[in-house]
Amino acid sequence: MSRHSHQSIRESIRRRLTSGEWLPGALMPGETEIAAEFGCARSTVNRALRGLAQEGLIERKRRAGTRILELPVRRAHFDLSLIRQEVESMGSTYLPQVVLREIVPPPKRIAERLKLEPSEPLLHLETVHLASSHPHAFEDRWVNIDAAPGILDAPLDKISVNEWLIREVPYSSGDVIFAAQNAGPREAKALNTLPGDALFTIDRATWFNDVYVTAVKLFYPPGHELRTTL
Amino acid sequence: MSRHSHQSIRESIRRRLTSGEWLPGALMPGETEIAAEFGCARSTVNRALRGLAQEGLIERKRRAGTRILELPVRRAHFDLSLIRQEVESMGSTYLPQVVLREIVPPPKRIAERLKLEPSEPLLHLETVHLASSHPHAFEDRWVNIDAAPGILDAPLDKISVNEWLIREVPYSSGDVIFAAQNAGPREAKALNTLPGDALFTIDRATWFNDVYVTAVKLFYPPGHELRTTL
DNA sequence: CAGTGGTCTAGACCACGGT
DNA sequence: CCGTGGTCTAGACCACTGT
Repeated sequence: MSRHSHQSIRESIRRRLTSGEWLPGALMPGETEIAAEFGCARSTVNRALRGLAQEGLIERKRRAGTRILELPVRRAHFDLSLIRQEVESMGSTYLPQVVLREIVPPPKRIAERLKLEPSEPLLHLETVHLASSHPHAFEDRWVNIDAAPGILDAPLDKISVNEWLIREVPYSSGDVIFAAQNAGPREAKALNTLPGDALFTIDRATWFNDVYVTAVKLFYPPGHELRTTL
Repeated sequence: MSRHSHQSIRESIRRRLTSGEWLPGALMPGETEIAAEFGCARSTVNRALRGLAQEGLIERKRRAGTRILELPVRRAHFDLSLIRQEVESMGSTYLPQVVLREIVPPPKRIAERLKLEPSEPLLHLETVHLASSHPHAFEDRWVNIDAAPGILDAPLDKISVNEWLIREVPYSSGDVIFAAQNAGPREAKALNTLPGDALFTIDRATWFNDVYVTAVKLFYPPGHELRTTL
């Protein structure tokens, strides 16, 4: 009767959902009622239900009550780790290899993505990320020098641009686009694969306080997988 | 001095992190101390900090205190919606078109993924998801009939297999793999594109109470993007 | 306008895990 | 051991929104 944790209540309620005791689309009892049933404080029930709502199983509205969702939302999530960590967690040795470094005005596509003037020169870097000497990913990056001044002096042969940026300009925001793309001659050469091969790509723009810092596109060789659990 | 919400406190602390007032790797003051500073209850601070921990900015341990993470973890998340919803949200008309339906023993690859005996026959479905008559995705699906008996009688020309399964076998677990793959002749024909084109793929296995229900691979035509925000 | 969830509080006990 | 976060409680007020 007594020791009821918000977790145990959450699981209890989840069971009622999965077992069909409470049906999709229906309204659940109010927090007060559930609290009385479990013999605990309302705030404990509140926390349990907040969790289930965040999971996408139920929907809560003031006055309207808590409703079981018709179609539970499946929310996939995963950590975007550093490529260095990605490589090292496979037990390989990481080495970023800068194959191009120039300061030039960006192509229109990049300028638009970073919402910058096309005329402003940016730092352009192409990097091959090696895992024990094998190409693990190819990176095409543009950096807004004004937003990260120290970048020009960074030891980019030892630490990747990304890691440097994260350390120096942490807590930025960003958007991410996953897609597939046929390898062009440039990517194929960098990844030691063939033009036309299907590459997995991650395209990312990052800003900090409304100032765009960097745009980066990562190309992964055929066979690369991004895994997660629901 | 008074009205302090857990959200406002969360933002205040986030600002201290981004502004460098509290440095990566350092230990933050305890909850009691922060509560005193803001003049609010400890539980309010607790909730704020719990949120920041979930975001991946800080790390909390009993006795050890709350530490600012060296490398903030960027966590991407997005909802895996139904293809029907995906299509309809673009303003197109959705139509699932079943192009193959058979009950056969699965290839080894599928049997392994579903942890089933290769000899057991499964329902195999190939579906082209049309968005206003244009192919939006191609789906290759295997269903464990034992785990979803009613599937054989479902009106799959009107409702997609996925939607049927979600309605009948809700709240299952699953894993997801994103990747890229060159189109084979079969996918190319279904998607009205060319063999060799880079396709974005989502490979998913789903189970319910340790029983594998379905394995599905979705192929998206060139240009398809999966977007999210950090 | 009334009922539901959202939130805050002050206080208490506990579990973990560094020292 | 003992300080820190983790959690629960009982009660209160509030904000939103369906009727």
